[in-house]
Amino acid sequence: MLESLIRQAFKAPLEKLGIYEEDLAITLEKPRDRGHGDLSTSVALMLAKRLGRKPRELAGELAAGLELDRDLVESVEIAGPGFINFRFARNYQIERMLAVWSGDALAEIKTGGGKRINVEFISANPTGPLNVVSARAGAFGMTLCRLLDAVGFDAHSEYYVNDAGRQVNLLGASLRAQFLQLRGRQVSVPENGYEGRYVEIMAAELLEQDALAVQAAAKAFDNESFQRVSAPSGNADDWCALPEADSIRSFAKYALMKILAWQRETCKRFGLRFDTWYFESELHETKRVERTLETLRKNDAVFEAEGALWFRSTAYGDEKDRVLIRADGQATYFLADLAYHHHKFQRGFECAIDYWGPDHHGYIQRMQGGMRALGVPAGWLEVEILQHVTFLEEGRPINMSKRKGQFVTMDALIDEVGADVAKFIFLTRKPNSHLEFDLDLAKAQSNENPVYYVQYAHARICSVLSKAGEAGLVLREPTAAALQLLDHEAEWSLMRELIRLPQVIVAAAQAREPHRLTSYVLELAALYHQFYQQCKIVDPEDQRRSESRLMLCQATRRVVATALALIGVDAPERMQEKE
RNA sequence: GCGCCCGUAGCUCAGCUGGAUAGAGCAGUGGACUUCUAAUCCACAGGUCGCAGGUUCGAGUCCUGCCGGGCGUGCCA
Repeated sequence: MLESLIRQAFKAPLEKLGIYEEDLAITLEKPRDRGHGDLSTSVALMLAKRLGRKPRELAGELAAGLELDRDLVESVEIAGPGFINFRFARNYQIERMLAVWSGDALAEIKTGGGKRINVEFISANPTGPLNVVSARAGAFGMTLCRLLDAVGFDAHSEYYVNDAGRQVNLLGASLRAQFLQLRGRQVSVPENGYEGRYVEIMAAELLEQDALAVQAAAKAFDNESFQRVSAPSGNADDWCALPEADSIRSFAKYALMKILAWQRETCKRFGLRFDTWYFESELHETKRVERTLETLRKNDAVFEAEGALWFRSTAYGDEKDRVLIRADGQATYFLADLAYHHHKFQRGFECAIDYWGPDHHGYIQRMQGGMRALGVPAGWLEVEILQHVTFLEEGRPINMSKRKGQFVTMDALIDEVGADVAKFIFLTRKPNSHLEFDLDLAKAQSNENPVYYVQYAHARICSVLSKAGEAGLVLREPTAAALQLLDHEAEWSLMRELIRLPQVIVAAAQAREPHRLTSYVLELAALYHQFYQQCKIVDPEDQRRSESRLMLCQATRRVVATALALIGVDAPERMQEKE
């Protein structure tokens, strides 16, 4: 890379001044203002004080001592208080663009060495359909996985299913009550039970199903190898005849199966694919919970008090100690979560990234404390908090509560605005800031919708390319000789943006900020639209110029498509008719 | 009370890890289709980056303290 060449070039002049140090950071950045070149460094400013010299003077001396290939760097200038600005030679930019085109530039950034990284997201309780909050997590998690893969890691997407807790039982009891009501019995839904429409739907469905139908449903479900999930034998009326606890368990088992099937189907519709669905019940059955507890004990991180067993999380910066085993002998969710992440670590991941909802941020301290107590290196577990999404309809926020069944489901969101629009809008904001999602705006297929802006750029290119064919022009693979003919500012602005793709991917992956991709592709689309406006691409009168411009179009198309693929959004060849 | 997140144009938000004159979109005003898709483009207007200190050659960005908003703070899940 040119950056490292420039850094190396500083060695000679710095040594001459007797201030060369091995670990001296020579920061190079892309100036905001084009007038300041393509790369800029402030080393002179930083060193000036230490040396007691005037920054500009020092910058001049450093710049004079730089030996750089004119074919790569066109000019070196001193500017402002003492910046040294570099302007790339056109040949260098062309070379980079060809590398992007050929894929070499994307191969260069695969530096992860195939190390496995676990990315856990959504992990919603299996007690109802997925809601829109999960959609935001899905967009981030899946895109981060693709970004990590793009930089050479082996990302592993994972969904944790809390199937062992009290909530699933409560769901079973709620379903049972609804079913019995339909059978004309006077049974009330338990306190804090689930009352959403989806429970009614399940109950109504059970009314019609005999034992064979139940098994058939289970079989269909098992097709996709969820070995831990199966249907209870018999049908709903048989389950009602069982003692209450067993009866509830049967309904719960059935409900779990149904809901997971919905959740999985919804994820699929949203383009989410999970390598692993990890079931909490497995942790208990394989005694991992006990073993994790043993490790904590061995590491002297637990103590007994008030009849319960506690984790000494205050020793790890938490504000108070936390219960692991309640006085009634039950393990807390915290302990199960520790066991789960302990196992994640043991499974050999380089690091683990979790996306959590905003209501869990108070949980980070104790979780990371727990991991350290288990001997996991600090920083191994990274937690990204996704802030709330407020959905607006007719300018008013929609309130959401899962228990009452009043919430916008992820399916409804996909139905109304489409998966692509939803994903893109989620990824226009950074994860830890609140997001206001205007449903009417997203639905309106208008120019206010950023997704169409980008997709339109792609469709426009496709259209131009096909028009070129009709005009008798030939689409050729980009070559340096042809690209050298480009001389319009709009063409070079576009090219400069095109060659940024690899570094944007690297930065987005490293910072765990997938939203940088949407910013990038929006900017790229804007530059293409400007180029289109200012430059006549298909011009039979000037074939050579047309061919060069068509190469730029092809490269832009490829980069837009690559960026959209990372975001998980379709790159259409033509836009659908506007209504 | 304590902890976390947020506060940037009328509205919704970027701001590339501390750089030079703070940027988009929408809304507003005015322009550009006999032309490769006008779902586009151009121009104008819009700012005390919540407030006050501090660190630094340099702060929207880092630190401290206030103010305002959101969330959390269970032997709940």
